[in-house]
Amino acid sequence: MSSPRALADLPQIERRTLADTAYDALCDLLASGRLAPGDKLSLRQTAAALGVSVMPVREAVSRLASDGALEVALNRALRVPILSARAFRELAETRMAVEGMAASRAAMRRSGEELAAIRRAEASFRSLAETAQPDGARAVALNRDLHFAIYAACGLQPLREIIARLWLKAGPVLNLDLRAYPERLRQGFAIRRHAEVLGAIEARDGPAAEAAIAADIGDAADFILSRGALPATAIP
Amino acid sequence: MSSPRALADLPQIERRTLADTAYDALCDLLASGRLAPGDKLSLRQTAAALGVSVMPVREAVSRLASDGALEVALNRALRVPILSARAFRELAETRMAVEGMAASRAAMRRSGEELAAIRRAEASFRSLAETAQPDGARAVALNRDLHFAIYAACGLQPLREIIARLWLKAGPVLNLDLRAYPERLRQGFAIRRHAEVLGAIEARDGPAAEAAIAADIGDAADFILSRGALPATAIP
DNA sequence: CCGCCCGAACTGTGATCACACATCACTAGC
DNA sequence: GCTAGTGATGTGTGATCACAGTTCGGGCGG
Repeated sequence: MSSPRALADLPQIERRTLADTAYDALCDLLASGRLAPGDKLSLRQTAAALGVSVMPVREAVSRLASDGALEVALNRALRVPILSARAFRELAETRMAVEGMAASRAAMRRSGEELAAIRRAEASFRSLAETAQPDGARAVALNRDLHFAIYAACGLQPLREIIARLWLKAGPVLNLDLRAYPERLRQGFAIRRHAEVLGAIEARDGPAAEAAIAADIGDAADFILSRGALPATAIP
Repeated sequence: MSSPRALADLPQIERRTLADTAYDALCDLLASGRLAPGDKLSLRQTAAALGVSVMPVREAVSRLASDGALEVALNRALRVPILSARAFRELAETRMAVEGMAASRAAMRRSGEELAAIRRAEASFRSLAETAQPDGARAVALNRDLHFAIYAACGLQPLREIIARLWLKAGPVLNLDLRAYPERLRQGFAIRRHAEVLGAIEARDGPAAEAAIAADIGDAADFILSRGALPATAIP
């Protein structure tokens, strides 16, 4: 059973279903804040936009609905959930707990390469945030890159998946805001927290990393909540 | 625009799609351990078993696959994932961290009714586990009831959803074991941990509750791992 | 001029069909 | 006797159609 050596060099053909691609596309829209809370979607419209039939979109949407990143109202309308202030607070608290734990583990067990990747991500975000007119979309993406560079070092893949799901739920309300008002970055809250996290990870100080990440999340959540744009009660 | 008062007393008609029902049915099979790791499913067969078309089953399966509770192999075969020892360990560690945190919060903020519910669930499990020939299926169900009675008191709904997903992934390997060898209960490990948790929650001692839940999870995981039935590397 | 009603357009849901692919049993060939 | 090719069967995936329910706007009646 010998085969030509050239066969071993062939790259594996990537096998992705259209539903997977549609899921990724919608995830990207949600995570980047290009879909705002309350935005309505239509299976047929998004299918047309993606150039496929409704079937793959149905599957993608049903997954996202299962994640709580989309919701199908009783009206059979499909929309990005409008979190109540209470739900948003619970989500933020959960993120502080879960992501804080991931950061703590990352600080204690990060490798040299992982630390280097975190350093690069932090520097990229900082250099952008310090410009006079930060680009909101890029800020969102770089902030995401930094956080996930940290969580990548936590050593627990299930934990990373959980965090990714939490970001899908929080993404629209958080990132829509950051996208719309990138000048808030100039206040320097995020930069300070990120520096604290980086320092803690360099020093392998788990509790400090946990506190800094929790503070980063808490700062942003408090800002959103203080603006009072979130409804007190859930919209039916 | 007045309406007879009797209308207000009508219970809302529950609007569930067939896909939701199919999802719940499959969840139940997974959580109770009636589906074992490696078991293969077929859309058409399960659809026939549920008396519906393949469409609702497709949606349910795609959600479960997104949760990692099922997987579609490259062969286009649908099966319950066979966790590698490493993946199982990471899952158990994640559960210890997440569920421990939930138990800690539950201990500190539980209400009187929540404590009563936890007491009842603990008593039910204990009385079953102390019988000479414990019923495996009932043990699985009561253990689940107890854990979720605790997590219900944590005050964070997103956290409860996360835990439910983790149980879907761990359910088949854990509960298949408990179902098959219920006499292990007689060793009393679970009973002891549960008593510790209950005591900690009564005393509003968060750290103790966290430690007891983590130990409960760790005990079971160590037992499974020590048996060595899990493959060292993932099956493709 | 305001309120109500009805119909057209659109929504998600479910069923059914078509297709490419994987698997297995089997046979022909070396 | 063993391997490689070949067909039948069953798989998930995707497209298309049918339908109940909703939404929204135009027009009738007040």
